Amino acid sequence: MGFGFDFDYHSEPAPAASGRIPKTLETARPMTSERYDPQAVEAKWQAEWERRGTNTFTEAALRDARDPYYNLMMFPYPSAEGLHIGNLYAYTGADVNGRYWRLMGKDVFEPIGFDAFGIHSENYALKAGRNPNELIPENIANFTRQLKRFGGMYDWNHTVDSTSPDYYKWTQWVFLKLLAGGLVERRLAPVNWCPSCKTVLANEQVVAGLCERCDASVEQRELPQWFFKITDYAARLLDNIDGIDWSAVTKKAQTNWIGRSEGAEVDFAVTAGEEAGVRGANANAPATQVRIRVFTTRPDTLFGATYMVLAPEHPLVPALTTASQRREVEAYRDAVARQDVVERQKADKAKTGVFTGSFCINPVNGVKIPVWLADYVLMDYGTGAVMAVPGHDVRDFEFATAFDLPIARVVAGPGDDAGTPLAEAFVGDGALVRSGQFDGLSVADGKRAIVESLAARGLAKPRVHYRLHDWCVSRQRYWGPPIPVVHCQSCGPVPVPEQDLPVELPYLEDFQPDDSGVSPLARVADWYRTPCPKCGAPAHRDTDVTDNFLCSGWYYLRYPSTDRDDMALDPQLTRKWLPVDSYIGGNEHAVLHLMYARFLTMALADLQILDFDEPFAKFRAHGLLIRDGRKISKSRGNLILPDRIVDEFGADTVRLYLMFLGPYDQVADYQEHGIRGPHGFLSRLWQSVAVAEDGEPDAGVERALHRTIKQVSEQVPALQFNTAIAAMMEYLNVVRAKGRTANRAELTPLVVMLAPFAPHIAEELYQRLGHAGGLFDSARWPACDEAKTVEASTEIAVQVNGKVRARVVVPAAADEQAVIAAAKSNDNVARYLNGAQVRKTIVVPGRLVNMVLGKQE
RNA sequence: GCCUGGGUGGCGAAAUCGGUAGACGCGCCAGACUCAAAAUCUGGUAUGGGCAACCAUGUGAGAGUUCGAGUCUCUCCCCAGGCACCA
Repeated sequence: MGFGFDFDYHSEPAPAASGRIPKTLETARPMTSERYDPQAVEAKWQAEWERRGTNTFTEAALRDARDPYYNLMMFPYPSAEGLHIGNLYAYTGADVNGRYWRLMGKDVFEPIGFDAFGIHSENYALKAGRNPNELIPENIANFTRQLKRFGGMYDWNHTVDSTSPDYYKWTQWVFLKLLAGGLVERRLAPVNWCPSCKTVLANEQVVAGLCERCDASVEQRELPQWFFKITDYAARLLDNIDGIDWSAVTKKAQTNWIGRSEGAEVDFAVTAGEEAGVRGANANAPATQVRIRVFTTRPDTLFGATYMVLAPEHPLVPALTTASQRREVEAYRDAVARQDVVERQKADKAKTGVFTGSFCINPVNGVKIPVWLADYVLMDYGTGAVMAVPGHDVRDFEFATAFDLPIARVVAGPGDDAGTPLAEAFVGDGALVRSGQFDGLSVADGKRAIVESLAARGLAKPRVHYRLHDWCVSRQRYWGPPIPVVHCQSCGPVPVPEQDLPVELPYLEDFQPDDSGVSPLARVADWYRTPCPKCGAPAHRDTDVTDNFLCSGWYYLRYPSTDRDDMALDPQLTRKWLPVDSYIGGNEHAVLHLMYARFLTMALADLQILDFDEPFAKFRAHGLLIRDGRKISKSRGNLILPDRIVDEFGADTVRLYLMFLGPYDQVADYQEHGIRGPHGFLSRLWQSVAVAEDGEPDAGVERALHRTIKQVSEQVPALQFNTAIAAMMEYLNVVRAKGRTANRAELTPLVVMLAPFAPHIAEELYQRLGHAGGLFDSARWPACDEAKTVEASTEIAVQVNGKVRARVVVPAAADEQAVIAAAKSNDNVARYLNGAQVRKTIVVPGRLVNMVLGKQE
């Protein structure tokens, strides 16, 4: 899947970097013999951290941690191009958070890994003419080098590679646990088939009828597939959202995706043997035992149901179709079946449909209504049948207009009555009309009353439906974990016993998918054929691999347990470290990855494997990084190569710059010339430290320091990095004001607060300021002394009639009268007050005085 | 169409509860240093007027509430992202 990933592969080689690269920056003419050399500082401290084990846990340390903080970021898809600047943006923010909590005294576990299976990798390998078995390890090596160079606080002792048998063994184990728990089923189902990728796609991977990978039109095919029954968890996935600390946007996206609709199912009895599509014929035909069940969110409009519509695939259609309508109905069903998903899902296309020849009885009023088919009714939602209320539903109105079906008003909006004509569907609130005993009720009351009355006759019941669909995990491809199931003629599908895991992915020279509908794995005879684990008879393996979202759906559970090769999840470590304290990633994964991860955690909790059911206590989405107002991508030629900018400026400057761009949770515009700001800041800080003296902090500087500590301490854990950095810059400006020489006590807290953003230079400066032991090993986040933030005097604005006319400085402790007196004594203010009467005076302490004058003519 | 965000100088952006709009940084202008340039340092920089003190205007548009609105209310426009025939 490729977390935080943004390349597209359908593009030409990267153009040469654009012309606006700043010339190599010389550092300041040294005021001391040594100037800031980022490359030397960074190499030194990366080696030092590794030597000391500063960022890594031993297994024992993981077990013994006193104050665990699990700081997670979405693991990357290791592309051949290397780390994307968007990855760095995401990871730096997450790393700043981790380093901050470490300085706050937490035991911070910050692992990283690689999400390297999947169609994405496979397609790239196919295009590049490489075998993923060789390509991926190269990519991972390159990513590892880049990530280390960027100075993230990663625990390289606890990393995962989803393509390693050590990992996917346990991915298969998760599959088997869910299978044993009854949460997986194999069924023949219409699936989205991408004719270009030659594979089945999950509903989520079909974007507006197109394959999300290659934009080909998706077709329908019937194949036996493995499904995870995520819909069983729809209600819980929805209800739990209230209790988790996630970005509001992400919660909303999940809520919409689950798509809860409250309504009722209502049964309509079919009338006996109609012949010929003469509408309204044989009005006295008796009801039969056959009933059509519909789902509606508007039972209040039942009296306005003037016809019924079934999905073309509805199983009752053959039985309902009368002889004279048969040809027309079959032609319509064929046409719909041939239609690709793009066509079918176009919301704005004209309504089509056909009459079955049958009628059914509206249970509220006994009126006989015709039964139609139309492709705007979907078989996989609700009951696949709807009662059509053209007066109060936009789609039904369109359909009724197109086919000249009756339209009735049963809700009167404000100013309407039962007779007000309908020029379009009225979907607003109002009072029920032409609804018999229910006339006059509001929409909400009408819903309740009508369902109750029908329920009493056994014809309706309240019901909730969800838009969420089951998760199809089968992929007819090569590059993924094989599904650990053996198919036996007599025993059927048999799970591979746990002790036989992993089912290794065989090395395939030619892994090109074909259009046989089965995976290339079927071509490996000695892998394909295997005895049935149950009866020993000759059998064969399932040739599909699992969806990459399964690999990424549980990796965060594995990190603490990577030292265990005998079990997926060490119970003690899992209890200690999970759920994740902080998860930071792109909101493009708001729906798929995060939903699947939540589902898997819930399922494993129900299977007694986990004792919590939400994996991420806190999730924050970072914004998208763009450049010059456009998305960064290879095809647009506005790629930023991390290696180049790190060579040029050093990791610290780039980190600081990325975090300074703008609010971390919003779209950020990368404009490379701006990098001079953070670079200059670090250089000036370096100089200040180089010449710093001992001594007591100046009172004014100390006040500025404590105000800065206060602000930065609030903003860093809130991920408000840009303003936190601005505050530190402002403080350094105070320290350096007018050629002033700083003293060490003024600089040490600044260096510590800067450390999460620019860890290497911070370590170096901390040492140069005379502190032993290493910043991240021994320093603590500075504490703010509120008393020291108080100013002796403040500048307040003086307004006359709400317009600022002067600014006056008053003692901070001045009372209202003193402030007003000071305000009035200002010459400019006096000009406005001259002769006029002050009608009202408003004093906002520490801010302003507003004097409102009497009316002037 | 619906749901989220967002719209503030030349640019990236700041602005607790409604209380000095534009912090911080880039860029630009001027000066210092330099033979010169780069780098660095100092000062200036919303727009219009004025030598200046100041004055007027100004947070997508329009109205409203208020002593006071970037912030609250209403109507509307635009941009980005997500969902989209879900009954």
